[in-house]
Amino acid sequence: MSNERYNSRTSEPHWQKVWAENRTFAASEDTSKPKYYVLEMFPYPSGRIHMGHVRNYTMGDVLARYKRAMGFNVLHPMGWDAFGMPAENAAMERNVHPKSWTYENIETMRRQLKSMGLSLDWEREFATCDSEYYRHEQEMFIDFLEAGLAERKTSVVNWDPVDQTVLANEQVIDGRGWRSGAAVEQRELAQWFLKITDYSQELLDALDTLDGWPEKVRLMQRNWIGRSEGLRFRFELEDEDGNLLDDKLTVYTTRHDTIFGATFCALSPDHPMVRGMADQDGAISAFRAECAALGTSEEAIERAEKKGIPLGLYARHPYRQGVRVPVYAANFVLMGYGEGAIFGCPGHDQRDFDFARKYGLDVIPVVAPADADPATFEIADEAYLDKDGAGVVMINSDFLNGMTVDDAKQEIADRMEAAGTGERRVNFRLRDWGVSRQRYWGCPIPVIHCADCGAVPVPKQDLPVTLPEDVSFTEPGNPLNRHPHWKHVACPSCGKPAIRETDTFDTFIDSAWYFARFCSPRAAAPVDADAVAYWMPVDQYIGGIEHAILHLLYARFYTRAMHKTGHGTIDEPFASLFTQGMVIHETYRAEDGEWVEPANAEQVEGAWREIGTGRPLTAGPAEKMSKSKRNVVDPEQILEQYGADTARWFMLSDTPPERDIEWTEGGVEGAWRFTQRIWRLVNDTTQLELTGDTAPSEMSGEVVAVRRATHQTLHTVSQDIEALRFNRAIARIYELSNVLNTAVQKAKGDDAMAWAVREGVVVMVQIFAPMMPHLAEECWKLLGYESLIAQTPWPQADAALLTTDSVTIAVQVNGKRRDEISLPKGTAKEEIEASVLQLDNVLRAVGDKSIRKVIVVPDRIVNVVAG
RNA sequence: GCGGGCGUGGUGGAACUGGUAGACACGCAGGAUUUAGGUUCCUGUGGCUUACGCCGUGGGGGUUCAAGUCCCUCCGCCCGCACCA
Repeated sequence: MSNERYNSRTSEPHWQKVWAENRTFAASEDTSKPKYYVLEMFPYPSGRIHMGHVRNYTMGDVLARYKRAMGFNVLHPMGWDAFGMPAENAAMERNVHPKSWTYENIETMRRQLKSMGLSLDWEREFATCDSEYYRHEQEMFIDFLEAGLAERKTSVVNWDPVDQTVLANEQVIDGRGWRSGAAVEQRELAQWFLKITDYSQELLDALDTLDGWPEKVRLMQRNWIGRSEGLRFRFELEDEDGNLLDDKLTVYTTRHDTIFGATFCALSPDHPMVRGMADQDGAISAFRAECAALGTSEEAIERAEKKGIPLGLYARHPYRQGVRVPVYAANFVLMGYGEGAIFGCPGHDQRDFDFARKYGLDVIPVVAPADADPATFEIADEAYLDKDGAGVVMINSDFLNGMTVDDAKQEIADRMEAAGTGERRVNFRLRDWGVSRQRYWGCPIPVIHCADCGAVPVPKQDLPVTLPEDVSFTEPGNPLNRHPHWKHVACPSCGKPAIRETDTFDTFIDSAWYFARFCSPRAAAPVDADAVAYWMPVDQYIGGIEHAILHLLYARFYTRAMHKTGHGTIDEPFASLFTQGMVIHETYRAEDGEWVEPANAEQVEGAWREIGTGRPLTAGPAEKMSKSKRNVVDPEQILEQYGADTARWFMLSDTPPERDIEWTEGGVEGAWRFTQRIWRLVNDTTQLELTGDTAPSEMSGEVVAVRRATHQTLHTVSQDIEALRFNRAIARIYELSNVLNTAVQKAKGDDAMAWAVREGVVVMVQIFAPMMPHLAEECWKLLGYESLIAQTPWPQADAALLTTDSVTIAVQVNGKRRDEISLPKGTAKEEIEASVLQLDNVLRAVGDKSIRKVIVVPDRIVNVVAG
């Protein structure tokens, strides 16, 4: 008998080697089996894996192993989202090349992931920075260009004058570059855009078909796309003296019902009309500069006062003869939405109200509660908002008076369209996707700029355009731009000297199609049609909620763009999406604000202190693991100390997968103890003497109970894994192991019990195999099997054991539980009632009251109503 | 401001269509084994009460024979978006 502990350190590498040598998880198209594509969001090779990876990949692996056992042909690949800024930062800080830094990180992280025992098809691995990958991105971009899905236009970017680089909004902190600290300028640059807005409506509509997605994510995307129905119309303009001007002012509104409440118009500081006037007028020019300096951070917007500058223009009210309203440039009007110009109705819009109060403009109420007196209804301290229009009517609005808000909108839209001064219009918040980045470590944009021919795509036979490796990061700016010869090439069209595009693609492009590439990672074309047709869409995609909008929306768009250009036939890449929670850990702080590692905190007489120094500490909440808060736990250390199975088991236990899980030492210890308990149980089981393989003919109630527990657990665990309720599955497995632990003590010399215990243990090992695959293989071998459990079909529950012959029925008197009674399943109502009314506890509770009614829910509960 | 989610023991969390609240785990307490243990095993563990029993799913109200679950209302926490006309 083996009393030795289960040793994960020798067992885990052993089985990992066996799986690799057997190519156990290599996938290939097999039309005789249903396919299942499970994918976790691939990692950025930042250096080492973190606990979030452990959680994410464990969940996906459980599903992959389960589906494989269920008879599916499973694709479960892994790769690297390998382009991006951290590599350039490392290059600048540590004088390493982004390429070697990235590939070295990949080496490390691949080794770490392999030590987790994930059932991945490593033969399909690639990194997005492999030219073999990004060459296809370049090819598809050229196809997109031809299909009109890509275009070049100018746009305003955050420019860091010291680092000479474009900054993303989140890299601008209080108007300064995060690295250089220099004041950020707004610059106009010509950039490439992918025309995601061509698909605004489609991307919105298709959300309704994505039943396997969390409602939350669908909602976030809906809001991001931001569809609104409104009216675009034109005001006639006049100057100070009332002379009609040639130019008209086009505005967009969703509240055209409030047109009689209009008391001013406002243009974005970036509106072409304002720009034109700024050239002549220093005050307007200064106002524009002031607005540009204000920044776009949320906080800045929060604090910013509504401000404007009169332009000396007036808009003629379309329906009030002789009335004109002043036109301003105003800081709260965005150029990027609608027409970049609005009419202001202070009575019914808070921003307009604030603006009107500041500049002494009229406030005319035009919508009022139905029961208010139109003559006296006034707007006092804030705008009167009533967006759904219920219970309100139009007032002070001439021909609209008495109408509902909706009817008033219809009326105005009809009149404007009839008069040719406006038209109904659907607007989206979604903007085209700017994909140019002035950076080195990304996919080169395959375009050559020629003075004569313009932007010319690189001919496909010249692809890939690879990154030059002899670059330096000692100076600011894009190394591609200052490389001695890389960008100087001949124009593919006319042959004259031309300049290669030195921008690279946004790395979101890399991740917008990698899932398709996994289907045929070595294909000469971006994708192999048959492979993609077989594997796509991804059946279950798993990743963090932080990608709810950008990555997932880009991937949805890109899949459509690939479809349009002949690189696929589907539109929606992810049939089901699961967003898992973060891994959090407790935090501790000293009085001076310094964070202290949780491992160095101890509690002495109720107070927290730092071990060693004795400094008093304050225990903070559990928060996302981060270096700055010093609460990071390194997975590699955990994997070494406890083994992969323990780490995996812990990650799946106790907390529902969509919620944040708190890392606790105690929890890991508990998981580790369980692996040892299992090992002992399986060892004890192998010591039992079995008379045969077939079920014994005679079985006591106790034995049947063990078998019931086995088959019921099998049944519910299958359902729980299917629904990704791993924490529940694990609770059931604990229950079964407790039953079997008790039963194995009684099984010596009891043939039937021994048989039932062995059956239970075999099933138990099979159902925890997706979670703790190494331990499962080891147990499987110990139980005498020669095959791999990873290739063993999922067991089938015996339906006869899922139902019971007798049931325990709770007995209530007036809704309070007084007793319970065990009866054969399916006992008739009358019979149940008769039995219940004889129970002492019932009689006592009823006392001298009379029984009014007896509610009987067969096989469940009885409620005696007395009073 | 707009949109969404969540409040259950000391802790993480169970509870299918309303039907025995607290499964399972952590922690804690007591006991046993061991040369020692941070090992293993057993027992107990929502609160109040000597007991019978009563009270308990954020607070209040309602529907129902029966409410963690459904409805109304209030409070608290979390997340997303945000000058989008």
